[in-house]
Amino acid sequence: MTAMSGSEGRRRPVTLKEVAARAGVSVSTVSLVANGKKNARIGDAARARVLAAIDELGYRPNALAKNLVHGESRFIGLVTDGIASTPFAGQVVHGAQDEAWSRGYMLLIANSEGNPEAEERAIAMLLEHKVHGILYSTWYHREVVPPAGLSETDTVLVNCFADGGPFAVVPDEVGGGLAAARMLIAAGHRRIAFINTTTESPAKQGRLAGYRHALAEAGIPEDPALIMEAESAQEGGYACVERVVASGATGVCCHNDRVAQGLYDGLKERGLRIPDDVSVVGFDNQEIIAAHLRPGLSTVALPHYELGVAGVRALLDGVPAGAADRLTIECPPVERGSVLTVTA
Amino acid sequence: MTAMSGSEGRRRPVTLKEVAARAGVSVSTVSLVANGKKNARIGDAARARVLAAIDELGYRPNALAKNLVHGESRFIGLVTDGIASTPFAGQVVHGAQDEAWSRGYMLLIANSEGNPEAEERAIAMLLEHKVHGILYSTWYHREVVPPAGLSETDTVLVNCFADGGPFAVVPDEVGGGLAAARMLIAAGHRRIAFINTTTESPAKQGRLAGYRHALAEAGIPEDPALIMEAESAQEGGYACVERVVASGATGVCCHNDRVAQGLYDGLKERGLRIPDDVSVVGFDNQEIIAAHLRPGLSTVALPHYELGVAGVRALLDGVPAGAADRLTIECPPVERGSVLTVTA
DNA sequence: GTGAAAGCGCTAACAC
DNA sequence: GTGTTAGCGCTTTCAC
Repeated sequence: MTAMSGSEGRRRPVTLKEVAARAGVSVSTVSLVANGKKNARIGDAARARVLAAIDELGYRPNALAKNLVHGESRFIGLVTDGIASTPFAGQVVHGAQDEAWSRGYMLLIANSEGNPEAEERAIAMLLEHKVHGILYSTWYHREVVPPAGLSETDTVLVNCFADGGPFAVVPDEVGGGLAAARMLIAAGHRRIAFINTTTESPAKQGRLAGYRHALAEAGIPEDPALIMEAESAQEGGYACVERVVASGATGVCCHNDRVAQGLYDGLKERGLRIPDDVSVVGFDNQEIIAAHLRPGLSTVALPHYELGVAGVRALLDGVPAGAADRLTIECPPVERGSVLTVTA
Repeated sequence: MTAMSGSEGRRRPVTLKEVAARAGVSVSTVSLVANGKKNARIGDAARARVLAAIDELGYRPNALAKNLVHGESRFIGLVTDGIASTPFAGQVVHGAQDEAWSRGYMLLIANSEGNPEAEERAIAMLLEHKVHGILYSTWYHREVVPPAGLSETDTVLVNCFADGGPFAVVPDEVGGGLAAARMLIAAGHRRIAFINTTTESPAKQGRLAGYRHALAEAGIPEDPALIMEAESAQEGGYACVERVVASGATGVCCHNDRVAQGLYDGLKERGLRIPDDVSVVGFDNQEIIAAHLRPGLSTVALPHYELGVAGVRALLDGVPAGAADRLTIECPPVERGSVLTVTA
């Protein structure tokens, strides 16, 4: 009737008291040595007996009881709106988990899958577990209105932000757009198309702003014919081929890797080669796409792992009073083979 | 210095005792009404005052304290070897999280990223938090040797298994291979190639066995020329085009969606159309690939979400004595547009 | 050096 | 109906 088949049957966990009895000392002595308290003066004999008893009994301190005494737990709550929807959320979890872990904290994860009611319940549950703080994260970068419950504990927004709300950690969309365009410009391209998404978002605005900035700094005049919009999926990129070709662009910045993939397909169907005929740059660095297209897609990485890490840091270290209300994390360029260097 | 900028400053949480004082009753009375105990006979007046006090003070029960009293927590530990590596792990987390949640349990996640040492530490930490049990999951289906610590609590293996080890929940690879081949057979194909992976694994063995079974039940003789092996990535599929074409196959079962994607690319480069010239079936149902190839890729889904759910169920409900040591979860076929119905 | 005892927030007898 | 009290496993003064 128990799930584990092999091995010794599990019994009630060994307690401090039992260890004390076994070692013939008091509980406080055991507590002292178990926690390796520096300035605890314990006799060598006693210490040895305690250590032996701990070992023999297989004692595991009860973290719950410890937490109770200290009035606070070593938990960090992570509420996400869609760990399912995307490989991205996993990376945030991963980063947060690594950083929390390295500081002796455990991640308590709660997934609301976007349901506000589930979200409130999740937060309540986290609060009841006396989490040290909560990371509220979204799977794509956007503005949110943070659930009320969050005000009861320290909160950091991850991959989202709220005006006048908690401190936020977000990707640097502008810098990313800049980096993307620069890859093309650095390779000698001057006619660079930009396929943006149709849905309003910090990504849409920011990446375009970055692109414009890159053109400006290179002294390339902007041409409206080069800026287009399409559904931010493979289909969207595919649907843009005609306009891209017509625009005479030699390089294209895509809103994301999926759009780039669609563009690849469309370009290839027209007999155009990448990067020989058209250079393409993506955004997101979605491994499964970018690394495996032929040629590999040069793109800009969304720093999800780093967002998770930075979120935990902000939570644990606090943010200096007077600091900005937002920390932007760099989106680094990733070069693969989809950009051809052209020599004028 | 605190992360949350707006709102009322956070203070020491309100306790039962404070509520009791406020309501002018004893702690037990508060406990009774707070927990909505059915057969607790509480005066209407008292109940009302308590409820009011709880509300006014914003009381949140301390789950840690409750757990301490009950001697057990409502935590389930999930240790995974690679939440980062793949979108898949996220789905297992999601499924486990949903099921745990619906039963009032919280998921404590620990990611070892394959590092055995980190794994042991993670398990120790989970154990110290007195988790109700542990789900030990891997990102691809394989045999494992479960870390020693697991024997101290109930354990369920998810997406992996160990001979004589804990109960395991795994995908039905054979059934999946069967389903994949059947899609082609049902569409009238008789010459069906199978691009397997080169790496030994339950997936390699099982899917091939399923394919063979499907051929057998359809009375189609097996042709060794139709069975090939390739790296289980886009590159592998791409590299197989020649052999596939040479084999005269009208349909191809790929070891996974990535291989199928590579095959798509290679086929298209040779001017062959899918599904008109060649029908293709994948495996995994990796949304980001399968749903967005042109045409959409018919494939077989790896039931990661369900594995997570089933893992939690097995943990919480226990497995009936005498049951098999393993539960296989169905891999359902997902039809898109990559299979052409041929009429003989 | 080591032990006794109080108390963390809560539940569950058991009184009254 | 409601209050008192004894723990749950642990840390931490404070005696000795």
